[in-house]
Order: sequence, then C-alpha cells, then structure tokens
Amino acid sequence: MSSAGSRITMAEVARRSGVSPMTVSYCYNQPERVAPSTLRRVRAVAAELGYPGPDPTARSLRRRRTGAIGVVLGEHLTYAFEDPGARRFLAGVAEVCRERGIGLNLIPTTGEDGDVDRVRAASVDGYIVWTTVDSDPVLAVVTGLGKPVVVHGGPAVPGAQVVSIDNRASGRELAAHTFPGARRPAVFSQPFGRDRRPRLEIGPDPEGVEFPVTRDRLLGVYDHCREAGIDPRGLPVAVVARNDRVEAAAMADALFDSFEPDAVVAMGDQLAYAVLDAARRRGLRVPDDVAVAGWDDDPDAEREGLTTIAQSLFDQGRSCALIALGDRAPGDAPWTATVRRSTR
Amino acid sequence: MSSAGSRITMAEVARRSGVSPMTVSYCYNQPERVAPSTLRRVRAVAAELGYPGPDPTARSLRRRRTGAIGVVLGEHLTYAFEDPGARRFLAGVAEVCRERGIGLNLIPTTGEDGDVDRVRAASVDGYIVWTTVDSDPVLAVVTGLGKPVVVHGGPAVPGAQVVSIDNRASGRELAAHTFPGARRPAVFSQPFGRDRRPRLEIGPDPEGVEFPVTRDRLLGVYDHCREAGIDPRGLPVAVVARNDRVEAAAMADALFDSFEPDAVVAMGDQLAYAVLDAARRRGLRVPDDVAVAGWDDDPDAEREGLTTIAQSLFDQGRSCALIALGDRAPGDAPWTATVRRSTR
DNA sequence: CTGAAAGCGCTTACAG
DNA sequence: CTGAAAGCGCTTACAG
Repeated sequence: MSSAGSRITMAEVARRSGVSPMTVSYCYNQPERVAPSTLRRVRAVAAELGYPGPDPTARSLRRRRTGAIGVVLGEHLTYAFEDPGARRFLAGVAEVCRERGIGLNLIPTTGEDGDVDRVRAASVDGYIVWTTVDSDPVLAVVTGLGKPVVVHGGPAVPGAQVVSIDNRASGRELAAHTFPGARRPAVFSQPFGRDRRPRLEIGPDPEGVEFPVTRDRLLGVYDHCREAGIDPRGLPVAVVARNDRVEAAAMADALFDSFEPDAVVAMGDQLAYAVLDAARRRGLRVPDDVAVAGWDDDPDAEREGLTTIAQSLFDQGRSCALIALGDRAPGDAPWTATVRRSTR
Repeated sequence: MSSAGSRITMAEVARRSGVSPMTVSYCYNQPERVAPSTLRRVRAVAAELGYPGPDPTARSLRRRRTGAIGVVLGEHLTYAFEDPGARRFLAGVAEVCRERGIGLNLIPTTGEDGDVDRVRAASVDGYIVWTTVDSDPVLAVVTGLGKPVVVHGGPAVPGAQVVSIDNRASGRELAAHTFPGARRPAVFSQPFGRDRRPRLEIGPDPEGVEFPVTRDRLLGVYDHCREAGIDPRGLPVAVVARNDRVEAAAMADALFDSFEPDAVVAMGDQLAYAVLDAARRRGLRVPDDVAVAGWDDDPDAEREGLTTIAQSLFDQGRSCALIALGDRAPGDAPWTATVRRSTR
C-alpha cells in the first residue's frame, strides 16, 4: 500500500489494471462474477495504489441507501450519555445497528434555529426521534423526507410511527399502588416543556403540558384520582428541570417543605430516588410516612425497594431501530407495575 | 407541503419554477445572490411539491465533505453508553459536533470480520478511534483513507495523531503515592488484550500487554517499583474482563484471597471502587490496612475519598473531535495526581 | 442576476 | 466473463 492521503478513484484503478471501471466495481461488489485472474490483478493494483475501496458517499448516492440511521435527541448531546433511560434506549438501537452493519448517527437538537438544517443534512435512511414536545419543528421536517420515521414516547404525528408504553394507563395504575391510604398525595414530575422551568403547581391542567409522555402520565394519575375520589385540582405537582437524581434534590426538598406529602408518584426512577433521598434527610420512613413510586425499573430500583413501572427501554430502542430501517416492529411496548416496599 | 414519501429532485423544482437547477441550488446555498422574486417563486414551488431541500448524500459527494465524524469503538456499542469514562469522552466529542453543526457517527467494532467494512462504509470526514490494541486491523484501514485520524489513548501509528495523558508517568506517580509503607503491593488491571480474559498473574511482562494504555500504566508502576527497591517480577497483577465496578467484584475478591495486598493501584476508578468494596467486605480499613488508588477522578471519586489520576476525558473528547475535523488541538493531555484519604 | 457545462465517484441493468 | 451507457442529485467556477 502506497502513501495515504491520496485520492485514488475506481477509474484510476481500472485504468492501471487495464479493465473498465465496472469490472473494478464488480471486484468489490460481486467478486464471484469476475475471472479469478482479473480479480487478482485488480486487487494487486488497488493495494499498490492504496485505493481504499469504493467511496461510501458515491456508493450511497448511487444505491440510494446510506446504511445509517439518525437518532434525533432534543437535548445537548451530553444528555444521551448521562440519562440512564436514554442510555439503555440507545444501547438497544446500537445493538440492531451492529447486527445489521448499520451506522448510527447521533443528531443533537437544542431548540434553536440550526436544528432543522442539521437534521436535514444527515445522510441517513431513517430517523428515530427521542421523545419531544408536540410543537417540535423537527417533526414536520423529518416526516417530510420520505424516509421511515419513528418517535419514541411520542408525540404521534402523521408520517411517523410511535414506540411507547401506554403512559396514561401506567400512570393510573401506579397512582393506584401509591396513593391509597395517603392524605396528601403529590406528583414529582419531569419537565412540562422545553423551557424546563422548575416549578411547584397545584392541579395543573394536563393540556398545558407540552411533552406528551409527561402529559399522559399526569393524565393517568388524574384518572386514578377521580376514581378514588381525590380532586386532582388540589394535587401538588412539583416539576423539575432535568431527570437527574442530584439536580432534583432541591425541588424534592421544596415539595416536602411546602406540602408534606405522604405519597409521591415520581415520573421516573431517578426522580423517585430524589424523593427517597429527601425523605431520608427528614427522617421519614418509607412507605409508612411517605410512599414513593417511579417509572422504568432502573438497575438500582430493586436495591432501593422502589415500586415502579417496569419497561424495557433497551427493547424499545431495538424496535425503533428496526422501524427506522423499514422493518415492522411493535409500537405498543409492554409494561408492568412492579410493586416493592416503597409503597404500602 | 404535499404528501411525504415522494422523491422530488432539485431538477423537478427547477422545471416547475421555470428556472435552471443551478438557480434552485443557489436558492439554498447562496440565497442572497438570487433575485428576491425568483427566490420567492422557487421557495413556493419547493413547498408546494414537498421538496425537502438538497439531498445530503448528493451534496456530500459534490462538496467532498460529509459534515460528520466517525467514532470507532472497539466494543459492543452498549459499552459506549455504560462506561463512565467513555461517556465523558463522547460527551466532549458531541459538544464540538454541536458547536460545528457536525454529525456524530458511532461505529462499533467487535474484533470480527465485518469491522473493516463497516469502518470503511461510514461516510465521514474524519475518524476518532477509541483506544485499542496495537494489532487492530482497523488502524491500518482508517489511516489509509486520506482523512484525519486521531486515536485516543493509543496506540500511536503512522498517519494518526494520539490524544492521551502520559500513562506511564502517571502510573509511576500513582504507585509512588500508593505503595510506600506497603509490604504486599499489587495491581488491579484493565484487560490486557481483546480477549478480555480475566486472570491473576505475578509480575507479568508488560510487553505481553496488547492495550498500550494498560501497558504504559503497568510500565509506570514497574518504574516506581524499581526506584523503590520493589522487584516488579514479584508483583501480583489481577486482570479483569471489563472496567466495571460490579463485574470486577469477583476478581477483587480473588486478589485479596490469594495475596492479601496492603496497597493496590487500580487502573481506573471503577476498578478502584471494586477494590474498596472488597476491602469493606473483609472489614479492612482504608488506607491503614490497604491503600487504594485509581485513574480518572470520576464523579464519585471525591465522595469515596479516592486517590486518583485526574484527567478530563471530556476535554480529550473535544480535542479528538477538533483533530478529526482537521483542526489543530493538543495531543498531550494534562493530568494530575489527586491525593485523598485512600492512600497513606 | 441566471444558465450551460462539467463532474463529484460510483453501480446497475443490459448487451455481448 | 467484461464493457458501453446511463444516471444517482447535486454544486461550482465560469460566462454572460
């Protein structure tokens, strides 16, 4: 192999081998159709010239497939590598990519103007959109590209499939495990919208919640409340900026200080841990003084004895990857309430 | 915008707008050069037809840049989302990508045959190779492509830059903080080679270690030993399969059971925690009964009181991304020994 | 301000 | 078993 950095083309290899470019192409793509002696000669010339094989971009253009899928993350990309749920999901996506020899293109979006261009500029065969707000402009762009699109968690939009658990039903069931026997139930919520403004509200209107996953979980909790004779309009809902155990500590403290809840449905295990941490700081017993529950059944949930909605984000990642590649895969993901000692 | 899924080309938009394709191209690439009325008309037609803008693959071929960098991970990709060090590194890479509007293409390799093809098939402008073994065939492939290549941690190969701390010097210094006063020093090591075979050895020859990062750290420890009058040929070295706290527990137990070490240099904070865990299980006091140190200064290191080599994997990720994009960036990464209460 | 020409580097039916 | 032809969808100097 000669010096790197050169820009050798297939045409050049063909010329030096005394064959046509298509024969060289066949050497790479259908070598069994090429005479052994020709194959040998072409390979020798390619090696001598340092030809690295067909240019992937040219090949993609010609074949009209890039061999990659794009994952649109509505967060600073560091998030993808921090959030435990996002990680398990991406690991599932990655597994399919590896099985199929497919590339995985991460496309961070930040809610700013460049987003749409970056999404459009990605050379991919299909898109996975990590759960976002209803009004995210990326959704229209990505569904207008004529490529398979799947949205994890929602929102559901025309031209895209959704892979998700039934957040509303799971919220209803989780509240039914957490609230009975409580006098001051409360919710510890993921962000309502992209502004990620933390806040403490009482009985907020779910229609004002921009993230459908969050909205549906809240609706499910309200469903239970109505069935159980609790007026959701009086339900304290603390909203954090990020799904992070440490960062959520202050808001968990605020929730206890303001409302002294004795049952908290948290919209994720990390948030539930933040509630457990705050309870511990106050010397409260779980579940006697306060019942706590979360979502995801994350690796620490068993050790923490947390009642939680178990779902496989890994498998959902796999499903999304398959759909983005044009396959069929289930959109309704299974979930079960796993009841442990953090609820009564 | 009309129905999605259609395959509208720029030529079609041009025809329907009554202009040439290059004018349409200018509408997207240099709109200020186009007459306002033309621009308006072309945009209207594009919207009406549902033309999603220039095809990224065709654009990449023509421009000879793809606007993406590839990150080659020599692991099942799930690793990238689990290992704390890899995550911080990738977060740094991702940050540069976001700043520059660049795509991030993750390319897992498994040591099997398809690796080389997948690496070559990625449409990227430059490559970042996550630390690998000297003999990894991917290195030759990737440096033969005429694109910028940077290897994190090593090995150093012609045609690629390396971004790394000085592992040997840091190993020497860390041992100097950990071994003094010890009578039975030991090493708790990352894998030696791609087979990831766990084992317990005594004074292994560093030249037999395939991962240069691991080899250099071991060489550094040996350097200290010689200076301190310890014969490295008698040094117990336990080698784990993965840099994972929980998974390493069994090997940490084996190390204690076999050698009762009173000072352990672990090649990473996760491994150091595994040693601390094993020490706790035995009721050993740290550092009195056993001194422990690691690498990386990971987020939990302070809480654990761990003496460790602090380095910014995040910044190293940034440097690698810049180099892969053709910029200059420092290859020698800073490090410092952070001494805490886990050593005497 | 707009267009004719050339070409990025390849692959794919189709002949022969 | 090999090649001539066409074309994937765009962009870029260059004219005018």
